[in-house]
Amino acid sequence: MQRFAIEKRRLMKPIPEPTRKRLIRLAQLLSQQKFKPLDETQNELPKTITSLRIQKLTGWSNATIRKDISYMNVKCGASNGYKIEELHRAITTKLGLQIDGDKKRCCIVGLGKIGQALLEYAGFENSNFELVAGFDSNVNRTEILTAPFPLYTTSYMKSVIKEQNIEYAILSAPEKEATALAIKLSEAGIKGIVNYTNALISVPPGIPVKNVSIISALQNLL
Amino acid sequence: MQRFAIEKRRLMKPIPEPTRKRLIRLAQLLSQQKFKPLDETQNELPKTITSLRIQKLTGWSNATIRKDISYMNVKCGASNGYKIEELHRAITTKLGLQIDGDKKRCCIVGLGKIGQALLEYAGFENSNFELVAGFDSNVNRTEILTAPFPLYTTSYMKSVIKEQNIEYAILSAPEKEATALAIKLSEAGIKGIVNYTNALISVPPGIPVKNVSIISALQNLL
DNA sequence: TGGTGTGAAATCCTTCACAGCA
DNA sequence: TGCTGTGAAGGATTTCACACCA
Repeated sequence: MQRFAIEKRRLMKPIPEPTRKRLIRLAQLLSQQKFKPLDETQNELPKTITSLRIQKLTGWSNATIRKDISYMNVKCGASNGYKIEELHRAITTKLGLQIDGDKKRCCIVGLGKIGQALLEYAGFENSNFELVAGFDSNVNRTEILTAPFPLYTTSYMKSVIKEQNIEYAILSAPEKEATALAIKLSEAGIKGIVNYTNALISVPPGIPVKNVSIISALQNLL
Repeated sequence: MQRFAIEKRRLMKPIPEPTRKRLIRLAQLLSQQKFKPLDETQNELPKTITSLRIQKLTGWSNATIRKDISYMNVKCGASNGYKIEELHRAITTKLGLQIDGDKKRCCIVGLGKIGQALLEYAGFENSNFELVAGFDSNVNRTEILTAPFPLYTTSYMKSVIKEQNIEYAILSAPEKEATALAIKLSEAGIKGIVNYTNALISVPPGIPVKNVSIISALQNLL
């Protein structure tokens, strides 16, 4: 009774943002770990991993790591560390990162140099996202460029996003157009934007934006 | 006496990480603001900006914004908001983001699709960084590609980085090579890495890494 | 013994609330 | 009056410390 209530409360407790971010990267690390022997002398793939080893690989403190993992409520057996497979699966399912199952539909907005490079980016294969459309204000580009999915001029953006249930956008347009396009995207009902431009874009509250321009990334290193 | 000690303590107090990140983006916003009229009906460029307007543009609470700015110890006159020019200059100098003066020297490691797109990225012009070298393990690429700076094979990486005082690296190599290259970079004395690959790279503690792969950016939006 | 799981303490960050200034 | 600047309160996250388990 009492026990159940406590258990439930713990399950309900939302995962803190910093913890979520670390878990996402941890999942990435675990999937790499499956293919990498512990050291050169040893060819066996490790089946388990300890919080201390994760600390060594990531720099996060082992206490933080254990607490993070505790949110997944998996009991991965003490003293031998966590079972890699099991932990990986627990994180990906809890956080909705499964590679199989429904992929989140994304579009690229802006097909300049960087946008073009992303058109063929192979990394999507092993992810829970897929590219389904590209947009550019320049008709030449949308006609000349080829991609495994259709390209449209930006005037079609709103309708295509709505009709095709596109949820996320990657913004790689020129800085001057960035905010205007971001607003258009938000009006189309997009759920989040990855901003490759160096512009600070203003969108209605509630739509998350991740800024990943080189320059801001470099500045954050300083 | 007493006053001075307190003042000094406040000056010494280090800027919190979240505050630094916001200030960096705020600087970006301010430089945009210089070129953008407040609204369409008005052609005058605004000379000042209030914390409330910044809140509207960024989504950060005005209290947070004021506290952030307080770390810059500029007194920008009450009641009319902050003087844009002055605030912008204060942030860029305090945080070492000045466009003039010595630029931080950067290199690109990995000249695939994305690396190539970055070779000609114009955004560096208005930043405190400059690209001075590119590396790839493939000799064909380093020979065929053209860039405004020299391209080398990765075997020269260590020596070139040391001799040319390169401080930051942009890693855009294939995932499998990512960690090995990152370690090489750290051995060469690099001060920070912007990681465009989806791999989680492990570097010695003390070398900051910013992960900006599309996939991890998208995952963080979920 | 070597590791996890977790309340409690400590630290860090944000928000509140209001004095003070133009 | 409208807005800044800032101690103090409140909230969130990290770290500590130790019971517990294989």
